Amino acid sequence: MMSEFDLEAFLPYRLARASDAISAGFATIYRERYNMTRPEWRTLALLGAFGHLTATEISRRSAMHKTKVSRAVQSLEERGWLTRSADDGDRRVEHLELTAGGWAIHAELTENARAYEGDLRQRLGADAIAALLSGLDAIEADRAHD
Amino acid sequence: MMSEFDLEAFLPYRLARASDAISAGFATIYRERYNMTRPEWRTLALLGAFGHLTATEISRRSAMHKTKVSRAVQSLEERGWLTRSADDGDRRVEHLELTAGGWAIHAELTENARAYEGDLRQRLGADAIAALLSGLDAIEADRAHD
DNA sequence: AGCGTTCGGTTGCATCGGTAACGATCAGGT
DNA sequence: ACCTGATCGTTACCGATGCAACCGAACGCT
Repeated sequence: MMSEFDLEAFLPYRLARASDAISAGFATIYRERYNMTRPEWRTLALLGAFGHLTATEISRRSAMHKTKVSRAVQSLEERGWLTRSADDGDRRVEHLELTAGGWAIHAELTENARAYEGDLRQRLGADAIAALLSGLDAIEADRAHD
Repeated sequence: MMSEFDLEAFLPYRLARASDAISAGFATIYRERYNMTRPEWRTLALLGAFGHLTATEISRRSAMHKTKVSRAVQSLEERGWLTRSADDGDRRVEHLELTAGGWAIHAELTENARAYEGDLRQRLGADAIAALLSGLDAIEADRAHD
């Protein structure tokens, strides 16, 4: 006997496969060209966008587990791409900032990211992108007020 | 200096976060109630949908790496939820099928999956779901003819 | 001040997952 | 039949990751 349940239509499954497919192309860039992992790329990008953040802020904004952030920060620091500085008043907190070298990598990667997204828009079509974005908006809105 | 690149708007990033959020709820079910991993759930679901498949077919259909499939099959077999049978003519191939026990778990999980998806539709709204699905269609279509 | 709790961040441990190599089998050409 | 290359599936190795425990610091309460 066979079930009528169709995995191919199950939303979590479709989203996961789509996400993997869309992420794979750009992951190749930061992995092969800069030997970076996804947590490292995200950390770099967030620091680039906000100028300076703490590890906790990166964790909250990116939904990455704090150990992931901790290890990504450590790795980026070892390559000389970010620096830590102490907080006045709360010695538990570390403020993270990109170094000049970090900014250089960031500039190259964001340039690639823009190109990658432009290519996606080209291949999927503006309508499909718009539909996708409105769906993602709904998910994020739901996530926010639960 | 700060960059104008906004990670929060980068499609691969948004998709990955949305996928994680949507998957997390259902993952809790198969993980906590049945101690299953995602590859195991996917394998079970595919076998439920198609009746019998080989490991290679599961790998191709699900985009899971063949080692993931191999380990998931092994685990499901150890629990008595699937059986392997030899192929007539090609002794490399193994045909996989659910056992009665496997079908029972499958029935419970697909029931939960349907409920989960209904709940999602409720919370996100039919319009958002439709938009999301059309975006996913475009990604899969692009994936297909590349 | 003293005590328990919470918080920022790190680390040990066990598990998961991908790469590459492998054994066995099959297919094609000679 | 033989040899080469491709295919199915498994495994060894190693990097990535989550959980829980941990340290030091800050906070709240008395």
